[in-house]
Amino acid sequence: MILTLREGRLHVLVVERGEAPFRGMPALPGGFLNHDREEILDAAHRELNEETALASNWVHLEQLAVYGDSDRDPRGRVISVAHLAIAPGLPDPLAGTDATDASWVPAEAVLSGEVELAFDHRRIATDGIEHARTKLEFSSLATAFCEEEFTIAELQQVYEAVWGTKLDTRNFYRKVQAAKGFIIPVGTDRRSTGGRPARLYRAGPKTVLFPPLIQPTPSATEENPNGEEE
Amino acid sequence: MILTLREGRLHVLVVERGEAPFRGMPALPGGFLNHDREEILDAAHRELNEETALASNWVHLEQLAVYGDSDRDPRGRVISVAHLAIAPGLPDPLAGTDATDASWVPAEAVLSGEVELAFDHRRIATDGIEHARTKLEFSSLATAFCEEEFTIAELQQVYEAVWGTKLDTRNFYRKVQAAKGFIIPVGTDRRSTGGRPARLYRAGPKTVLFPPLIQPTPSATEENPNGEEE
DNA sequence: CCCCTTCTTGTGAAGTTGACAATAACTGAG
DNA sequence: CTCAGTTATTGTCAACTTCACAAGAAGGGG
Repeated sequence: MILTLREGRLHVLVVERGEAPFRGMPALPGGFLNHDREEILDAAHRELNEETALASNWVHLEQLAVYGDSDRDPRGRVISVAHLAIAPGLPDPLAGTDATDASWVPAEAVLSGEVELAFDHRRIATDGIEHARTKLEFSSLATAFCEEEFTIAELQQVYEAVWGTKLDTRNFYRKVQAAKGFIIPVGTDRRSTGGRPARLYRAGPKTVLFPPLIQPTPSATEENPNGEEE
Repeated sequence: MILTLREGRLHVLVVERGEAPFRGMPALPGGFLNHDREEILDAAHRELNEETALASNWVHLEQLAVYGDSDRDPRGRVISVAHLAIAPGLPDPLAGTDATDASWVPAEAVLSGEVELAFDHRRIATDGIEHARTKLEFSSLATAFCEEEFTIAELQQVYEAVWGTKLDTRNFYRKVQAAKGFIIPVGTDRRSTGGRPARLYRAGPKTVLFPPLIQPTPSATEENPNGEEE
């Protein structure tokens, strides 16, 4: 599953299936091992490249889980190793790719079921998005959604888009800078669209965030309605 | 990989290989799908039962990751779906099991390389133990190491054994009880070995812990040696 | 020069964590 | 019954962290 940020919202790449089963229905991009010697991670990189023509050394790519239910593909037993790829915002046309019938759909549309996916791909997408949401808290994964150089405001937009929440700007600045090794200042500024120039940062060496950036709990106010205690 | 607690320490179940390759060397228990229709999770349960004769509805069992490097098995391409099983302390002899050549080895011995495992099983074991350590922080996984009814002191021993640290008893009591839905009191006590009876608890409905129980950082004191600041 | 836009920063109150030791409840021996 | 031994359980204060909250800084354009 390939995730990116477009217009401040989380999007998933889907391809329209050209063959049965589920012909014409959107599905997560994927494919089979080319030969017996192909490494699984290499195959994931290859598929990623075929779908997005992305310089694959730039994108984050990790293994998610295995989906192997015997009835998940009507053609027979297919065991899929789901991977999660994350890339900075990509252009809409996806020009020059094999799959011209590929498109970005908002993550919300997949989660809500508004867009139906082939096979058990909705389940996979749900798991993957949940994985990304959780991992934003404890890892530097958010930088994978950004270009090489980014501003703190952009990084905040990543968190807000993936979590679907609004964050306090001042506290966000303090926290990301407190997590040493998360982001490191480049030194130069970026001329913005008519405002104060923003400092640029690059992803730091640390992949685990400490202290973590905890997702605000929507149930914080309704947590203890009438103060029940032992 | 099957983990348990024995004598207050984390142990891994290994079986001595009866055939080449790696004949006579310890390996993680495992096997192949029986037939084309067998579900992966069912197969994991089956293997677990064959090795430990455990009532498999009692043990925690979850998927870990896929290991599919083309050269990880000299016989040819083998793709393994690693699973993590966790059970309360089991008797030593492992009587009545298929694998009479099975034994518990301390996790430390595997991590340090003191005990060498066949294939890439040391890598798998390392990943699995690390997974368990992390998951103790944010989930109720620790209760899987305990019997149905357990005391807070026993639960603390789980954390200390898996993390390899000592924890403050009073703070531990406060934290586990603050995480609503983690453990729920049974009401009865257990007559202990000559001390004050301990209250018994069962695992609560919540699987995610909030607030989490953070692993103490050994580097807390040496974090900022000479206070370097911007 | 002024207004607009965007980025950046500080403070005080409230809550949380971590270090620390005394007491409660039972068992078994005398 | 009493006492010693053993294990389980609980409270407090200081240090730290988090949250809520608004004003100023730096550039662009008219």
